[in-house]
Amino acid sequence: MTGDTARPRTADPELACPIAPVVDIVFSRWTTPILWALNEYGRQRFVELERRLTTITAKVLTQRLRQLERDGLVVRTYHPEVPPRVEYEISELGRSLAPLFATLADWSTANLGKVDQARLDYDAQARAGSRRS
Amino acid sequence: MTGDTARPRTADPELACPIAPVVDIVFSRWTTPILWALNEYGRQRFVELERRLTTITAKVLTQRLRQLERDGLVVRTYHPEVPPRVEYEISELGRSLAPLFATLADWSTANLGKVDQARLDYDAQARAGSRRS
DNA sequence: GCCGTTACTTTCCTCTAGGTACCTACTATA
DNA sequence: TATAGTAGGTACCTAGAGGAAAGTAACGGC
Repeated sequence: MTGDTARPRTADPELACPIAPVVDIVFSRWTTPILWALNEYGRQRFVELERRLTTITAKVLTQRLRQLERDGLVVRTYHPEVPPRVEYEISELGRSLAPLFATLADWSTANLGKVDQARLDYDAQARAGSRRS
Repeated sequence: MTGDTARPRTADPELACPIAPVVDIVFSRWTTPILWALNEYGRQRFVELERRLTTITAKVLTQRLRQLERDGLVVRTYHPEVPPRVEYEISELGRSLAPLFATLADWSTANLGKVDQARLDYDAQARAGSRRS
C-alpha cells in the first residue's frame, strides 16, 4: 500500500530542462498508447483497453490508469454492479493534449524516415570500421 | 560490444499508437534535457554537458549521446588533439523538434498547475477513505 | 455446489537500466 | 615523479520496473 500512487520520481536530473515535468507526466511508459486509445475510441471498460493494448498486463494497466486518474488526465467511473463495471474516459485536461499529439504525429510522418536513414548510415559507418579500428 | 548502439526496443506494445516510435526516440530518459541543453547553449564539449546535467553519470551521458548521434539528432565532432576534445551540437533534424518542444512548454505553463491540483484532490479523497474501507 | 465474469490485488520472480568504481592514452605542469 | 585533465570503455552490482500467475468479492446461471 505504501507509495502505490506515488510517482517513481526520476530525481531532479531535469533541472536544466523546463519541459521535463511534462515529459514525466505525459510520456512515461504506456501513457501515450492509453491516452491515444481513450481519445480515439472514447469511453471504454478495463478489459477493452487491456485487449486493445495487446501486450500490457492487467497489473501495469491498473497502475498507469491510476496514475493518469491522479494526474487528472483520465476519468474513472465505477459502477458497483454484479460483475463490477468500470469505465475510463479521457478528461478535458487530457483532451487538451490533442494538439501536442498532433504536432508529434506530424513530426513523425515528416522525419521518422530521416531517423531511420541516419541509423542506417551510422551503422554502415560503424561496420566499415571508421570508428576505432 | 554487442548491442551497444542497439535501441532497448520496448517490444511492440505501441501497436495501437502511431506516435509511439517518436516517443521512443525523443522522450526516452535524459534525451530531452540533453537536446534542450544543446539547443539552448549551442555546441558544447562532453564535460560541459556533464556539468550542466548535474546528476547524470559519464557512462549514461555517453550512451545517450551515441544514441542521439545514431538517430541523427546530434552531431559529434572529434578533435584528435593532445587532451582529446569532442564537441556535440544539435543537428538540423534535432532542431526541427523545436516547435514540438515549444508546444510542450506551452502546455506545461498552461496546465501543469491543473495536474498538481488534480493530484492534491485525488490524494485528499484517498485519505478521506472514500475508496475502499 | 461449482463455474464464469470483472476488475482488480498480491505475491513472487526476472531482467535490465543505471550507478560505482576503476581502467585507458596522452600530454602539460608542478 | 607524480598529478591533473579529457573522453570515454569496462566490469560488477543493485534497485526497481514490469511480467506471470494465483487470489478475491460478489453474484447469476447451470
